[in-house]
Amino acid sequence: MNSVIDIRLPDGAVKQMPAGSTPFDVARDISEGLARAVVSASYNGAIIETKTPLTENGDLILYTFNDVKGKQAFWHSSAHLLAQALEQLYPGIKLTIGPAIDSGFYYDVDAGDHAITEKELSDIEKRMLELARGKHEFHMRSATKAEALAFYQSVGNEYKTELIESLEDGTITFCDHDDFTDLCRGGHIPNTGIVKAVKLTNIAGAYWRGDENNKQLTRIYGVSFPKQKLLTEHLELIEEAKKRDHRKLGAELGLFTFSQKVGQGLPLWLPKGAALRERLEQFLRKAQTKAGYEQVVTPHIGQKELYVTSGHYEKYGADSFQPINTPADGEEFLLKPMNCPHHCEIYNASPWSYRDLPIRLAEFGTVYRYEQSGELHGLTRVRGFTQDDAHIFCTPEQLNDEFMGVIDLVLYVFNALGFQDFKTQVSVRDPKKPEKYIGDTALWEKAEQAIIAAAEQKGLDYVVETGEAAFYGPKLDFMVKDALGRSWQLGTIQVDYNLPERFDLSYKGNDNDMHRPVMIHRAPFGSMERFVAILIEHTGGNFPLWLTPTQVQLLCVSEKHEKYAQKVSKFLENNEIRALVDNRNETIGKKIREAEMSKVPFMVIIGEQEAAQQTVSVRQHGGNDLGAMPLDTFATRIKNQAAEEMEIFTTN
RNA sequence: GCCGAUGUAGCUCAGCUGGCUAGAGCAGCUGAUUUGUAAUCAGCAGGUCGUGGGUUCGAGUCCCUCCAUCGGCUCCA
Repeated sequence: MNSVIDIRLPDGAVKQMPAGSTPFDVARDISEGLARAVVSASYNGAIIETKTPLTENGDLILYTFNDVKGKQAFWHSSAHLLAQALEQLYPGIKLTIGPAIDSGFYYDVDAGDHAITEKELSDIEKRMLELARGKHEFHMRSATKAEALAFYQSVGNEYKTELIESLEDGTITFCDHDDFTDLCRGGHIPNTGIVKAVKLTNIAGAYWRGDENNKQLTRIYGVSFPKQKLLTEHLELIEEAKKRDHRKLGAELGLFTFSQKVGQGLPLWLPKGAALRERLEQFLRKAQTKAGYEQVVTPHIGQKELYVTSGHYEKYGADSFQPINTPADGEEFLLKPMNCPHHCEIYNASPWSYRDLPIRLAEFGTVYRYEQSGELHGLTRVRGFTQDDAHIFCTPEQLNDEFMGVIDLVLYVFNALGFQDFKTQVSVRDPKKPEKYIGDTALWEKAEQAIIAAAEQKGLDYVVETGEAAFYGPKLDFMVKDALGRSWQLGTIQVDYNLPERFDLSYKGNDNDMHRPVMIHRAPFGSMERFVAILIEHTGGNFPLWLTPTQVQLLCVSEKHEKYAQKVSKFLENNEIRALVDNRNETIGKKIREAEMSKVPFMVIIGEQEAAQQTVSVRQHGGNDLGAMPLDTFATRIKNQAAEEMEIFTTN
């Protein structure tokens, strides 16, 4: 073994250090400041502790709390502190797993008969901070499988023994700090003392191993920081994000509402929301017409038999809205949970030649799904919603081009509405659970390959998620986060070889034989409801000018100026600008305040001067005073701005 | 569906350990005012305290049921 090793840093610099030096030593060699800040490290790609001795040449990356990997180590270590505090405060509690997550950490515990409530969280926090102040170091220690099992059997923790059973002997490690020990893969901060601020955010039920047939454990979520100030900032950020919550803004801006009488998960669109939604539909309809889609319309119900054929009845029948009966004997209808079966029957209404394909049938189709009550969430998860649905029926040879065309359409929609920050996900079946899916394995393989190939070709930065496929086929999903960082599926594109089989779809090929078309299900928005929800959260209610309900609010200085205001209003209306007149007997200050709060992009002050000079004084949302200008100058300005925003998608 | 929490006027909230006719601001209505870039003034009206039961001399306050909402879990065609 060399006595001196070469340690290469990310910037390419190579440090020669005595063998056995630790990442911490390297950090100190660079600067004292870095040594204080370093919380984790990786060597040759593997996460190690900051005091793991380095014995051979390699690439070292040092992480501080500012790095994602640093935060992981920090929060993972904080989970150990949480577990330690819980063991002390609730003797006999059984620990299960406690990982770091994107925004903190959690620990799942079996608390026995005691239900831990939110009131107790502050006591747990206090204990964690007390323990942190002890500046206990984390020590990794290897154990044999037998030792590990024996340890957890002696304390009667069946969860940990179950975990250990699935591990290879020789790979099992524990981590000790203070009087606490836990089964652990590693990746800790140097000592508990750098955890200066802790907030346990909430408490929830979580099934052991994510399976609802298992026992429900208590999950405690938390977040921690090396400085109190960072925690304060973090909490302020969350408060800010809550102001963008679409449920709050939707009510404030008069877009939609819910009624207990109508039923949970059944949104009621108010005039402003309906108009906004209508504009989104027009926008997409236009793009789709250009892309060769044809609109169809189908009813909200269908015979039960239709869904027996499609396979949906068998899959979801028991957990859905139940069949609607009629006065006739044995007649049963279902509220449609999706539009594909109807579209298949439209396809089946005519014979097709390969020359006719692809056929692209689009519909803003309203569907109803009996989502679990605990799962409903504003407009993002509802029981009645409208999909911007379409089904493409094409030959197998056309599949790739069609799929790419749909990706283009989705990207274009996202781009037009400013969704730059999205993730793509290829959702494939879980081969271990064949009972969840219908159809031939070979066809599934084919469909999954087709999607991955298209994603590759389009250069999408996708992840593959196993077990996330629809029951009839794999999909490419476009995921976007809401204000609080929760991920939602918006756009989706699905390849389906199964429904064509079930509905016996066919076309005549150039060989004069009948062939099976391939089907693509796709929805760029996903649903109007969810899309509008996410759009609200992303814009904070400040919609693009072309989309916003009221573009201009005309504010009369006094009732004397109403006549001129009406004239202006008429002029704007003739220019297809959406304007409202506020002629109430209120002060101009109050009218401005209210227009500001309702997030109208342009306010126009109409008073003595404007009426005399036939001008308008324009104020933008946010307070920017554009001064007086002739009426047509203003109208042109609005039209240009709206057109500029539209430009993005007309020149696509 | 499961775990935890919440539910007082249209909205935001007050109402201590159970004790007279449940309060405030904003919104609404009426009147005064006719206003120049984020809240003019005054008056009025508005709640069987989510629902149904129970404990008590007495319940917004304590207990139970159900409903809805919030944060998670599971699910998501």
